[in-house]
Amino acid sequence: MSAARSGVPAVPTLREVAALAGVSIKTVSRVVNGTGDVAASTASRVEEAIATLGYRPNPFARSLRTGRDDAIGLVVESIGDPFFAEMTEAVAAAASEAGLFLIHAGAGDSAEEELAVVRGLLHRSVRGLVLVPCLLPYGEAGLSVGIGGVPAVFVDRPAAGVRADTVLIDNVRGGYEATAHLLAQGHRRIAFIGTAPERFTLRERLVGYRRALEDAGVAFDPDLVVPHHRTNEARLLEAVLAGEDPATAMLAANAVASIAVVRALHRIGRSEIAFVSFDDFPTADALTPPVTVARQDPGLMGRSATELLLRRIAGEDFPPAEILLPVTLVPRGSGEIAPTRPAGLSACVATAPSSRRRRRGAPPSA
Amino acid sequence: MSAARSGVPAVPTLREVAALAGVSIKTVSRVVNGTGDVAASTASRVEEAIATLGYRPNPFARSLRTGRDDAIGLVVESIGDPFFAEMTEAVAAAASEAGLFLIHAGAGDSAEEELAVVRGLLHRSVRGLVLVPCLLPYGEAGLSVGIGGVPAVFVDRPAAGVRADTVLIDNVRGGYEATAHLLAQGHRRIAFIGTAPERFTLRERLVGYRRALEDAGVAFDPDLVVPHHRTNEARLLEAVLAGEDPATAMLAANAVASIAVVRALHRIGRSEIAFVSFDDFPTADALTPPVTVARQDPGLMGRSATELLLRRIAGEDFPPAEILLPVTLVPRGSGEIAPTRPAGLSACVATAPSSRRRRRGAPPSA
DNA sequence: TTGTAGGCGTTATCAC
DNA sequence: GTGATAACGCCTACAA
Repeated sequence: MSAARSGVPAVPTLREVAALAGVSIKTVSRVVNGTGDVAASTASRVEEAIATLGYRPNPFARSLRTGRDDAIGLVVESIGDPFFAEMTEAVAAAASEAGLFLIHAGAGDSAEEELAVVRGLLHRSVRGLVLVPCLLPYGEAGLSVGIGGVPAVFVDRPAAGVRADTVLIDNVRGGYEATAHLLAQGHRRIAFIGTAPERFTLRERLVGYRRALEDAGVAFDPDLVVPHHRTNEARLLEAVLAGEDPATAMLAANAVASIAVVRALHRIGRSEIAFVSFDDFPTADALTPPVTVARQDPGLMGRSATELLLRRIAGEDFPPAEILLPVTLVPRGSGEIAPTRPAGLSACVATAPSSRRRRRGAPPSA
Repeated sequence: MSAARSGVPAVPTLREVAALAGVSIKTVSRVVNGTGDVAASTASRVEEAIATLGYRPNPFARSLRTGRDDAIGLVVESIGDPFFAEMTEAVAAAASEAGLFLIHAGAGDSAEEELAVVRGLLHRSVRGLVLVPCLLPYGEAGLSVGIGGVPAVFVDRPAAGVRADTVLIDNVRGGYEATAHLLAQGHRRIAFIGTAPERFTLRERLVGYRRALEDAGVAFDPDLVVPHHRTNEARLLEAVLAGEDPATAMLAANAVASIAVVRALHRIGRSEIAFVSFDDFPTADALTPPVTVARQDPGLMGRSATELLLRRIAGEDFPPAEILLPVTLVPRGSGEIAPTRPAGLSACVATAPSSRRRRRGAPPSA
């Protein structure tokens, strides 16, 4: 380790460039930053010196002086998740195109960790942040991000109490349409399979699900809402498929849950159960039957977020944007299976006191 | 934008801490860095001042002085690829645990871009690099990474001409075992479906495939090796399934190719074709039939690489490590399908002059 | 159009 | 054990 990098020529500084070009440090600085007026002849001489020496400005000296870093920060819950991976790729591409480094961090396992991570990024004077709020209540963290602070865009989930740009997908509408699609096939007993119910996206999708049921005059049955964790995978669907009024269709609230449902259905050999997945996944169209999905576009999400962020960084001023990305229903087969038994009893026991019983068709605005 | 961050208290500096504690800045520096001897009483007074002021060292000033950054760089081909996403997550976790930021960059679309990215990272004085070499011939880039330069670990593919730690998976053995597995079911016509053949991992897997064939006395038929690109997906398997001696089994050389094969087989309804996938993917066990895979562990790869890197960063000196991670064959059904027709003619036309015709069983050491 | 002086917040060198 | 003081490389005044 000791003599490492001994033969490597030391990186040149402004001073050396200036000496070689026969000008002052400041002139070189002007040329490098394109600021102020420099005579064309001087400039070209400086350019030449820069080229021969291979000069590159020292980022730390610059950051120390200017108080900012040519980087943006990205905080994501879990980058291993294919959804966030694709989003991250889009952010990385946009950042690199803008000449900014991307400093990337996981949100950790607690609000404290998440706060520490964001603080760390801010302390490094990143130009902006792309944040997927996870455990941290940003509104109460006193972080000075967003409008009036360090540019920040919240992605996938909103951050209550913070004025900042937000990029979400239309979870309510997606949940509504997926459910309406199954209702249209004649299903009345539709199970909602999801992971942790405390998560924003899931709650919203559940809202859409309930609205669709209500609009169709189908009673909401809490027994049909099944959380999914690693621990209950083995008998995930047991409850909803048992009893005298079993589910005839499934709506899985995200890719992880979908894959669990696919596995479960496959294991028990119930390919006649209708199924819609919220979120597409690689082999969805190669399964038997191919899986109908409500598709979001994580890449678009990342691009939209970074675009907003770059505009903020450039100094543009506009009211907090709230971009709502569409969810597209892609029928592939599994969602177009009709119920095996006639609609059943439950359709008659409609939701009790509800005057607004519009027909499905015009989904509510989320 | 103008009055942004006006109400925010300025970040405290060493000087202010020193003033509050009634000591010199150097003493505070000593306490912060745990360097040199400081009297316990002074130290505690300084600690207190640090706490009340919420002091944190300015990373740029520090980096300017020390010439290094508390960060590692990660260059990956495509972070959207689930394989690299999982790897990245492991690297990110390890980095964060070590108190290092992770600066993340895509390799871009050309050797020049890749070089620029790595240079950029080096210029930022990262402590180390995790690199998935892509288009850049590192050996000829004159980069001073690895032993004797900036600590670097190459992952997934080796970098010719560079002395550095490397973490690979045993592609040859994996290809061998996957092929041998199909041979053991009686298959003699096994197609090898892969993406770009210029890629290291693919070449190696192909080597394993050929060795397995050779050891089984089965002639290698170049017509059974099919590249896969986006453009030929529609009729990916046409050629190998046509003719009078069609393939009865498939080996897909990576997850992307596997998914294409799954789709293709599904589309043409040939579920009786045996199939092994190099690389696992989320729904592999939920397909019909469930897909037998040769599984690698991207998380382990990331962890191993970062562990090596951190040891280098800590100053440990040891000869370049070459870690070869295992590939595990996971039989699930698709790979255990026997050929529908008897082994066929081709088995007789064995590889011409090959004295070493060992039986399959003991795979070659990669 | 160009140059000089000073300081950004740290760490390193030396005295005390 | 502790403290002045000089860098690190750059940018922002201001002066010429």
